[in-house]
Amino acid sequence: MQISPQGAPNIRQETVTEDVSSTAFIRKLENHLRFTSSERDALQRLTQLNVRNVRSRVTFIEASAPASEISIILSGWACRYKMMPDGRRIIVAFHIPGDVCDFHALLTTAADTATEAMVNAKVSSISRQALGNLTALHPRAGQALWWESLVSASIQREWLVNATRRNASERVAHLLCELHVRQAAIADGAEEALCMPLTQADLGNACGMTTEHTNRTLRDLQKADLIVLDKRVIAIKDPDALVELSGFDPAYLHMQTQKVASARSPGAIAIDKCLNTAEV
Amino acid sequence: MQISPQGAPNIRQETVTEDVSSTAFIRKLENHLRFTSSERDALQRLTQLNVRNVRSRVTFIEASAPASEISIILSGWACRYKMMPDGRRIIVAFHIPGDVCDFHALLTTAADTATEAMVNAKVSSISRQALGNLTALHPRAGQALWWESLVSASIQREWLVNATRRNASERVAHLLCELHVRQAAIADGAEEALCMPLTQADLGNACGMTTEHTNRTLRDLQKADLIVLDKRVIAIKDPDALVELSGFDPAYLHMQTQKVASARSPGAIAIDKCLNTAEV
DNA sequence: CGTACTGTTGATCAAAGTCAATTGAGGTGG
DNA sequence: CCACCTCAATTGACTTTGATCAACAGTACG
Repeated sequence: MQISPQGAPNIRQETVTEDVSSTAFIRKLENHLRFTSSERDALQRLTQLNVRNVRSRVTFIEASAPASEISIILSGWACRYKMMPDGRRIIVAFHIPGDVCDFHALLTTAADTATEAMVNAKVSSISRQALGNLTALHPRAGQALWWESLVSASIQREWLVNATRRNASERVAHLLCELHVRQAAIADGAEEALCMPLTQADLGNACGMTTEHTNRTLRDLQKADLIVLDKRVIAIKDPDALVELSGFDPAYLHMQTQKVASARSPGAIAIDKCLNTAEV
Repeated sequence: MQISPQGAPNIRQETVTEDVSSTAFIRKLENHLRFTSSERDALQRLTQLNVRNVRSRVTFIEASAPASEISIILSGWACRYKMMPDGRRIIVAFHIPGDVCDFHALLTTAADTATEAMVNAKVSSISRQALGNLTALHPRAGQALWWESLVSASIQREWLVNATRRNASERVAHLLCELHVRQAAIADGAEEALCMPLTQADLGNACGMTTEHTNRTLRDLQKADLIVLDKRVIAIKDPDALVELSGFDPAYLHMQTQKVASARSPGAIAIDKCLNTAEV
């Protein structure tokens, strides 16, 4: 599972110096407050200090690793997972560009989750030290980070509801709605941002379902004309119907209302492996 | 569900001035760092500024309420829940003395969960304003609070795993283990602290199970000699076997190791309604 | 052109939900 | 002190959702 992809077994990640964008990250934080330009600059600089490329399906944050830094997804997708004693893997979160994927690293105790890139990704790391300097100088930035961690927790709660109280179709539909909205909130018009690199296995795992049943459920949703399956792409055909079916209410995402609204705009979204062949 | 108990339909809560203890709260925060006595004093004072009694089964934090303060349980138990559109209630967290039960109040957006007292409880409220003053004066106290919110999130993740990947017996056993350890960590020898006021319905709800199946599962655990059911009391008979059965690993609670160890000590714990008749 | 995922399909089965009563304890009021 | 009420716990019969097991097909990539 955490096997390096073919071709570069030894080079699991490499530091990059080229230009990368941390706008998604700052945009997400600005859900909670508006930064001054100096605050924004400080965040921008901090997120570009230490950026690395991570190859698809590589676990770049180990559960047992002594954590001394937090990581932010700059591009690509990642999933956070827990391992069961019997080796089963449970996805507890998806992380898209702009997401901080290991707030728990701020705790002094050992991490209980690992994080894997789902496609080739760019990840920025900020040391606890650097973070301390930032919050000392820009307390509001620290506060925004805390808030962001609270939003993560809120999403986690909704996932519990999703997996325990909704049936298979509702679960999948709800997760698609969530990803749709989160995705739209960080998109800046670029179609790349609207690409969701999810396998059916990942999708099902996150919903607490087997791959087989996920597949059948997706077929049902297609039969009902809510989505379209084509090769390895899942396209949302009827967003409103998905919202209706799953009882999706974006309040738990704690976004500014206009960002939520923008996700309601028509237009299909593809969930596929398009990013797998992206540059790295 | 959120009906006031018989006898005092109009007096849902009252402010108390008598002496209350915030040691559990401070003890929990000291899982992460050791406070100076001035920090401890500040926290102590802050948690005693605004204390109220909440009657059993009263929702004291509404989901829609404009949140301007966070609440800390001083005594008694509470549960955080979400409502489904169809009126079903889903418990997403249990809160015991020392727990902050609504970190999300720090967000400027609307809350997505409500909190109900499961027995008569004492709750301290700290305004966002007062909290700001505290963290400005004592940054380490603010940091400890952030950490505490990260621990909450970690517990939330484990609940997702619990509800989706373990069978009924394992789920119940795992939750009993968690509550056992959390309870032991704040207990200071008083037997009152070792009393868990949980109905079978609550227990099942938190595990994503029906009341009926929870009841049958508890019978099974009793048949296997892991617990003892007596009237409305669930007593843990074999803690080690419960840990073994459920695959419980306390790492996700992010506690100091000696606190976890103390919970391994023998001695049955009662889960009953003993606190329902407590003073209020 | 083989190797390895990812996706697809079918048959079977079991865990847990649903529906429907009933019991028992504790508190209330007369 | 007793009839009564309510809530929590129990129990049984039946149903259903989704897991399990077992192949197999399509794609991608070296």
